[in-house]
Amino acid sequence: MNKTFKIAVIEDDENLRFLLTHRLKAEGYDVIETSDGAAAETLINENQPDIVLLDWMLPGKQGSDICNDLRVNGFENMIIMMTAKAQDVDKIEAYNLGVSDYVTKPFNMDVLVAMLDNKVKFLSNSNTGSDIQRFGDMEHHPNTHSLIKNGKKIELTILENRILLYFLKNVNQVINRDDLMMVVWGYNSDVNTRTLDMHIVRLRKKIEDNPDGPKYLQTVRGIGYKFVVD
Amino acid sequence: MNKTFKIAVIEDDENLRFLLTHRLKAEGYDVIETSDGAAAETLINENQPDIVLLDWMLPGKQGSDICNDLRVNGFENMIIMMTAKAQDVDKIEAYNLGVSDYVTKPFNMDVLVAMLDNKVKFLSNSNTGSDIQRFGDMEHHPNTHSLIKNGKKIELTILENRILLYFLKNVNQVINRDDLMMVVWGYNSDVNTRTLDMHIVRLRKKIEDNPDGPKYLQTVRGIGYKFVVD
DNA sequence: TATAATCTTTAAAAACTTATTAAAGCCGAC
DNA sequence: GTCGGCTTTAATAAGTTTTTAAAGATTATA
Repeated sequence: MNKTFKIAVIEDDENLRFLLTHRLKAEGYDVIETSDGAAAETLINENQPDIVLLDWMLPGKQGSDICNDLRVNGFENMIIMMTAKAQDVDKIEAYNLGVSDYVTKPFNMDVLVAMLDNKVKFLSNSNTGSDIQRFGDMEHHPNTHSLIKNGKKIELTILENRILLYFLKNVNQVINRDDLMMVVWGYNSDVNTRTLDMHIVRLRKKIEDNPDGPKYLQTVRGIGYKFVVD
Repeated sequence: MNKTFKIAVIEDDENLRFLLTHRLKAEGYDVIETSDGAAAETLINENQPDIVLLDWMLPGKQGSDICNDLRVNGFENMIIMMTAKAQDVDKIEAYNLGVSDYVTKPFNMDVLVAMLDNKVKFLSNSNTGSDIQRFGDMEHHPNTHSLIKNGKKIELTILENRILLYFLKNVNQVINRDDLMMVVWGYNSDVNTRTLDMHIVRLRKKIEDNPDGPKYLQTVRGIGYKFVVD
């Protein structure tokens, strides 16, 4: 999998925001959201999303103001305006404010997704964004399926990589066996529960100094596992 | 002084092409144009415009074909599709073909100009000079389809050249098999996946000292390949 | 402490992915 | 048309990963 892109959804219509958020998450985007125009700027400045989906008519603060403020504050990523009023003069104003694109409501969700996927493709060349995760004395490089331990590179298989990624996303939390299997094999798989153990064993051999007394990948009997860091 | 941007207008409607050309010239763009779908590709490849305004329904060659061909041949600048039929499914297809944006006819010229001015603003930073790429002890000259290794010239076939170019653009990143095939053969090609292996093998024979233990062109099992430099 | 439930480990089979070879197809230059 | 180089495919080999089964270990608790 490629880098995960972050999208901010700024939309006050609960229904639409829900739809957008869920669909985009399902498409593999990292989504942050707010209905509040005033809160939007903080959210965006703090999270630096790759794309902002911005409703143009918000209660409180106007989309145009938000857009302008963001640009003034040096925000350079993509801002896509969502608007119902598609008068030409508005579009020109929006472009002048630094909007990268607009979509007119109501829009087809499939088209929006195709558009975002497309924009992101052009983005991904210029991105250096590493999502290297560090834990203990190790570095996990999910893109290359590898682990650096004491300066030594250890290759991970696809499943090991996927499992470790999930653990690292949910560090210090007890992870339910079923949830984990769900993440690794998806909805209706009929893989044996023992198979998971197998992968855990192999992962432990790769990451633990003493696989018999795991320091990181601990089992929580009756529930699942817990990835302990610090 | 700012750079002058070059726009190619590919449109068979004499009237509209005239309007576009004159207005864009008046706005300070460098405009090249043709009404002929078949001639469009040559025009674009030779002039490398920053933006292509492409009518989607041309006599002779379809806009979709032109777009696909351009992308496959490594054209990376902006392609804006102009279309009267704005069915959702078409938009999705267009995005998949690598269109950067679309405008629906009839469009307001002021809006188009505002849009182009805006796009150009985001463009102005990036531009490369020579396209000779060096890696390891080699030089890749994509224009002449050749490789200099230890002072010796090695000829590359068109596909080898295209593949290597893509690898060198995405050095040290894991490249998905499908993405690579997409780049090499375009959107809906039905080339066998083994065919790619074949080309990889031959490319390795040309660039690697020891093709069996590749130093540069490494495979990432389950995903694709990675071109490793340094 | 015995028993049941759960987890770990091992080894081997099954499934899958990539590499290689050889042959056929395609296309342009002559 | 024929030749030669490039591309594609098919078949097969080689190498890895994933899964399963079965046995062993551990833990909880009756």
